[in-house]
Order: sequence, then structure tokens, then C-alpha cells
Amino acid sequence: MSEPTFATLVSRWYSETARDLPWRHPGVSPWAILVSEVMLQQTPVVRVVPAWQAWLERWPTPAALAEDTPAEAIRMWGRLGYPRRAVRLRECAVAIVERHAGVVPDRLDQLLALPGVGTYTARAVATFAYGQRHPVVDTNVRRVVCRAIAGEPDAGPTTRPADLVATEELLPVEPADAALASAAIMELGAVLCVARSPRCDRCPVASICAWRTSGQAAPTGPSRRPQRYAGTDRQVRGLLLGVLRETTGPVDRQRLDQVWADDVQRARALAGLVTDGLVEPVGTASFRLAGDGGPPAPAVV
DNA sequence: ATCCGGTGTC
DNA sequence: GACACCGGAT
Repeated sequence: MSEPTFATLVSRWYSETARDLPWRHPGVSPWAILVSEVMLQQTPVVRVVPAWQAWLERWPTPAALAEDTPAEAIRMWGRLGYPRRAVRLRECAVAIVERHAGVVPDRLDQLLALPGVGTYTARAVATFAYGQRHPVVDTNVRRVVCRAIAGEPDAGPTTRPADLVATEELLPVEPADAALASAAIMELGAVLCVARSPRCDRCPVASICAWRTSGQAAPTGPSRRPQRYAGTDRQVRGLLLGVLRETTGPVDRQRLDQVWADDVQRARALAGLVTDGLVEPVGTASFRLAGDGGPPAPAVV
């Protein structure tokens, strides 16, 4: 009789203590899981929950979202941040309708080909929506595996192929068990094995954690530079988008000019919004959220 | 004032 | 591989 494995210990802990998140409920559709994963890409759980519920109430299927305008997707996105994700999610819905008859695909290569879906999200959907056996490595999983298995601090800002391999080796053979283990490892990284103040006293694998055994080394590499928000193009984009979001249809350039004094930076931010497909010019002196007021795009000058 | 994070682009 | 991208929590 052997010791319980890493996956067994973490999965048992997860089954007993997991947060009750709505996208983890039985019967949640693959589309709803995909929406949750895209929202969770850059936004904390507590802020995603209400937005996810409202989004799926309005657009329960990819086809429903595909038929609506980018402008409405941007408005429904609310203040989740990184609103390009809203436009990509709608483009993703269009692609699902066009390529897959409105059904979220279950193959990794097909998922990866969708707008806004990268290596993490493709594996998360294949695993959590379709019960397949894949390593699902986000920043939390990477940190947990680096610590507990390699005994090292987190390897850095990107997921390496080696991280995928190391995680795969932890997964049970049965796909359903592997999916549960992946959810459990993510939960562990989000709740206990956090970056700064890990709660090892409550950790289900504290007894077999290589990082704990070896003295909990801190990361050695260059710490990532702090990113500011105030005064950046990001802030200006947010201000411009705020005006457009609360207005139906075109907004005069003059009104947009009032949100930020620096002409050069304001113009750069507005151009960026257009490039990103969030905003489009209407005539020569006004702008609107993409597709706002109907699909017919403005005449290209 | 600092922290957090996938994807796409260059 | 560096960088841009958002906003709220702490």
C-alpha cells in the first residue's frame, strides 16, 4: 500500500473546501465555461461572477452573441478590464458558428484557432467542459508545481513546455480524475499556495512539498517591473471608452477631446481603440463603439 | 503605492 | 522574448 499521491491529496482537499463558483456547477455548458475562462484571464473571481451571470443570461449560446453587435459586447463587458477581450469573445462566437455549427469545439487544435483562445484557455475548456486529460497550466498551477515538485520558486512570467510536462506527470490516468486534479491544483494556487504569503499551515501537501522541505526559497530572477496606470495610454483609452459606452451611437470628436488634455496622447489612444476593433469612425468628426446602431459599417473614406 | 494576469503583436 | 492591455483589491 503506497502513500497517497500529490493529485489525490490535492483533489481530496478540493472536494472538501472548494469555493462554490457558478461555472463549476454541474450542467454548465461548454460555452459558459469558455466565457468564464476568458473573463478570468485577467480579472479576479469576485468581479467575474456577476458579469458572467449577466453575460450568459443575455447570450446563452455562441449564436446569440454572434448575432449581436461588438458595441453591445463592450457594454456588457462592463468594467472587467481589457475590453479587447469582449470583442475577441464575440469574434470567437462568430468563428464557432461559422466553423463549428455553433458548438464549442472539443479538439485542442480547433480551440486554439479561435480568437482570444491561447494555450491555457484551450486546455481549460477541453478539460473542464469536455472532461479530457490535459495539463492546464496557468500562473497558479505553474507556481504550485514549481514549488511542490521541483522545490523551486516560480520559474518566471511565462509557462514553459517543461511546466506542461511536469504538470502532466502529476495527473491521474482517468480523464475525469485528471480534470478534478487540475481544478484542485488551480484552487490550491489561488487560495493557499499564493505568491507572497502562502498558507502552508493549511496545505494538503505540506508533508510532501519539496519547496517547504528545502526552505521556501524566494524567486531569484529580476522581479517584474511595477506597472502604473495613471497617466498611461491605458487610462486614456478607458476614459474615451467610458464616454462611448454610455452613449448610443456616434459621439462628436469635440466631446472626446474633453476627456484628456494631451492631444498627442489622446489621439494615439483613440487610434489604438480603432485598431483594436473597439471603436470606429463615423464620417470625419465623430466616433462610435464598433457596430453601434447596427451592422452597416460607416463608409470607408 | 503595489499586486494580479492570458493573448496577440512586434 | 518584450511589451501592451484594464480595473479593482489590498
